Order: sequence, then C-alpha cells, then structure tokens
Amino acid sequence: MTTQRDKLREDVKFRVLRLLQDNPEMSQRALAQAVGISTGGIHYVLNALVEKGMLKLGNFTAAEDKRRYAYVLTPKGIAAKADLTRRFMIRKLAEYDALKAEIEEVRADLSEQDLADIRATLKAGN
Amino acid sequence: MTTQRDKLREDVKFRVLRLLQDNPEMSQRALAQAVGISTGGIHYVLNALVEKGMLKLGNFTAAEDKRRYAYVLTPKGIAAKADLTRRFMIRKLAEYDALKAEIEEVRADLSEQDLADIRATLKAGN
DNA sequence: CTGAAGTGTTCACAGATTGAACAGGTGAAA
DNA sequence: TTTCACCTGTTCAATCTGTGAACACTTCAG
Repeated sequence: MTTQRDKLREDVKFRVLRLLQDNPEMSQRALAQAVGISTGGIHYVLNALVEKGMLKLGNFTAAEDKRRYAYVLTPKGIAAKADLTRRFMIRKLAEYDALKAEIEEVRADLSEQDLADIRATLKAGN
Repeated sequence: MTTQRDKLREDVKFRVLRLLQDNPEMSQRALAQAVGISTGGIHYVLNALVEKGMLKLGNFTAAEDKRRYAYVLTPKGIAAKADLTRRFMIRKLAEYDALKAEIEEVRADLSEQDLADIRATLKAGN
C-alpha cells in the first residue's frame, strides 16, 4: 500500500499550491515548516511543480532580493490546484466520516470519568 | 518532526491491541490487513508488544493448530491499552477538530457545482 | 502419501526523508 | 570599504522505514 504515502504527497502538493496562491513570496523554509516536511523535501516538491509547469519562478519584489524567488502559479497551476482542491475535499470528507465513526466506536470503551478528563485536557492546551 | 510517524506507530499499536482483545486468534496477516501494514511490519509490532510484556503467546484452541498463536493481552497489556485508548481519543478529537476546520476553510474555494459533484461522488462508492 | 494452502518468520532491497553543509546575496556595523 | 552575521536556495550522503517475496513448518483434503 503505497497509497497512504501517495495521499500524503498529494496533501503536500495541495497545501503548497494553496499557500503559494495566497502568498507567493514565502521562503522554502517557511513553506517546509508550514507543510511539515524538511528543507530538502520542499525543494524537491517545488522543483517538481516547476517542471510540471504549475509554478513559475518570478522575481522577488521587495528590494529586488536576488536570493529569493516568488513562486507564482501558472494558469496550469491554478487549474491543477482547483482539481486538487476537489480531490482533497472528497478525501477529507471521507476521512472525516471515518474518524467520526472510529471516535464513536472507541468512546464506548471509556468511562464517564475518562471522558471528563479528556474534555478537561482538551480545554487546556494539549 | 518524527512526531507524525510516532503518531502512526501509536495508532497501529492501539488498533492491534484493540483487535486482539476482542479476537486473540486473528492471524498476523489478517491483523496486517486490518491495520493497513505489511506482514513484516505486523510481525515487528507484535514482537515488540510481546517483549514489552503486553501480549503473551497462548496456544491456539481450534484443533490444537501448532502453526498459530493466540495473542492474549496480559494485565499489563490491558492497562496499556486503556492508556492508549485515552491518548488515542484525545489525539483523534483534536484531529477531528483540525480536519473540520480545514474542510470548512477549503470549502470556501469550491463552487456550488463542485460541492454538488462531490456529494454525488460520495453517495456512490468512492 | 502428496501437494496445496495456511502459519509465523526473516531479510535484502527500494524509496523516502532528513538535515548538515555549501555557495552566494544582503545589509548593518566598524 | 571591509567585515561578518544572517538569510537565501540547493545538494547529497546517510539514515530510516516499510515492503513483500521467500523460507521452514504444519495441516488437511484428495
């Protein structure tokens, strides 16, 4: 089942595209952290997106900083993101239902006291 | 962030313990499939649980089948499972909220038509 | 008695993932 | 100007991880 990994990869691509559409001047490291992967990893993903023609490297505006790029979505990238959005939605809604069902199922194994403790824990910070 | 992986590992342990408590005579392959990992992987997990004293290998009842084991939870295993249940619940409730929030956020990017299509897709089988 | 099928177990391998290190740009301070 | 700490994107060796084919063994139907 490489399916699981593929899902995570697709999530990453979607989130990257989404983040960049709203803020094309994010640094690779900021993206990496936001998405939850390493610097090497984000670089790999960005390169892939550029080679597929979904992103193009614009020049960074502020002070003409020659180190950085602005990663702007191409029309193709915008279309791909729209498609990924639909697929993401479908996947997440399914996950949502599954999660809901599993929570309900496991809840039966917990005492009232446990549940009260858990609610208290969640009220506080993690 | 190895945290993400650790979560998955803990989910696996919890689900294995949960499955075995209800049905100690499941085969490794059945467990593997139910939990979504490979045969090698499940064997590794079971060994770890046995070495930590949470499972003990009983003898399989039906026809005295010498190939198979029954994986029965020790008292320690039962306690560990109870603890994992609470932690699982906390984690999943947090995931549930996060997922809900993300879905709500992404929903704004989709048209009514898209949403209708998605609902139709979900009504059918994937 | 034979052979197919099911069991737990092993392990070499492929692929993914990391994060330290690098070359270079920037900007403030000396 | 020169220096230097800090920030870019980029690379890649090393590490981690999960996989699934293969193995020895047991069972049981034909």
